[in-house]
Amino acid sequence: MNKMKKLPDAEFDIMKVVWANEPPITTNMIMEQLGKKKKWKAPTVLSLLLRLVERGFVRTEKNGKERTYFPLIGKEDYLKFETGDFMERFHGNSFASLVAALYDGDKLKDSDLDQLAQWLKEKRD
Amino acid sequence: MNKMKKLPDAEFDIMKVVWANEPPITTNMIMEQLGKKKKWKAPTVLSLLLRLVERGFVRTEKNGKERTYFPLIGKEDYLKFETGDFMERFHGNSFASLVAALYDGDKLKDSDLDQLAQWLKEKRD
DNA sequence: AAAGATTTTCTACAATTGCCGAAAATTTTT
DNA sequence: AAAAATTTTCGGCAATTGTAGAAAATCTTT
Repeated sequence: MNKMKKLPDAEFDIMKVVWANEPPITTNMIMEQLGKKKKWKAPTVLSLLLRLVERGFVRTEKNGKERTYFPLIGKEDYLKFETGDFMERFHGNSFASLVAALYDGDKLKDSDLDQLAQWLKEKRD
Repeated sequence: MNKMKKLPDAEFDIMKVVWANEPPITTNMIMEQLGKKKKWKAPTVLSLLLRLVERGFVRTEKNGKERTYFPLIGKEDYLKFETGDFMERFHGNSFASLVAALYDGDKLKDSDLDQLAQWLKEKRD
């Protein structure tokens, strides 16, 4: 498993759609689910997909005039990677630091805290 | 409070040193603490600092041939921002998703759990 | 088979980022 | 005050990223 690299924002946005749908993924699906929100033109999406192919995140097949795509990297794996990177880079791998920042930013609801406490208690045995 | 933007990696590395020291920060401190590890030349560090000034992350003063810097944005504020952004972008603001990714990636050490329990207890008052 | 519609390819370009050489400014040493 | 050393300024360049126009390919409709 060679070193994974962080995706540029736009490419990650594409991957989110790729992951959210049952492959094969068509460009059209992506245009539907993203193009309108992002106001991307078709060649933009195609070009991003091409880059994702080069990066090894998806593979592609051509059927007729259309092209379809299949993810090669799983969402969980990528999230694990990004999350690890983030933890190291911004919180020096301290979970406490992360939680504090979330709490300060009101990103943690009380229900989250309760869940966390619960989860913690379970882990401790 | 106008919208904060994510810092490029190299600039964030500089900020970490800025935050880790008592201002005023000298270029030399940064060279000492980063330059050797990153193998950056002096003009590189200066150029990054300049960009941080333009971004409003630090201000600078000139004394003689030397230049000193003072942070304008606090580490906590920036971390809060980055963490919120991260949560939304990669975990759809789901704390459970975050914890799952961390746990999966073995990023949660026992010591983290201890600290976390401590933090949680303090929040209870 | 021509015309029309759709999708892809190719090419490109501006902005951003990482990085630094060479020259200038200023201080320190001789 | 020259020479040496240090630090900054200026300019710049290559790689990456965001984005698409124009042209080509291919499918669909008439």
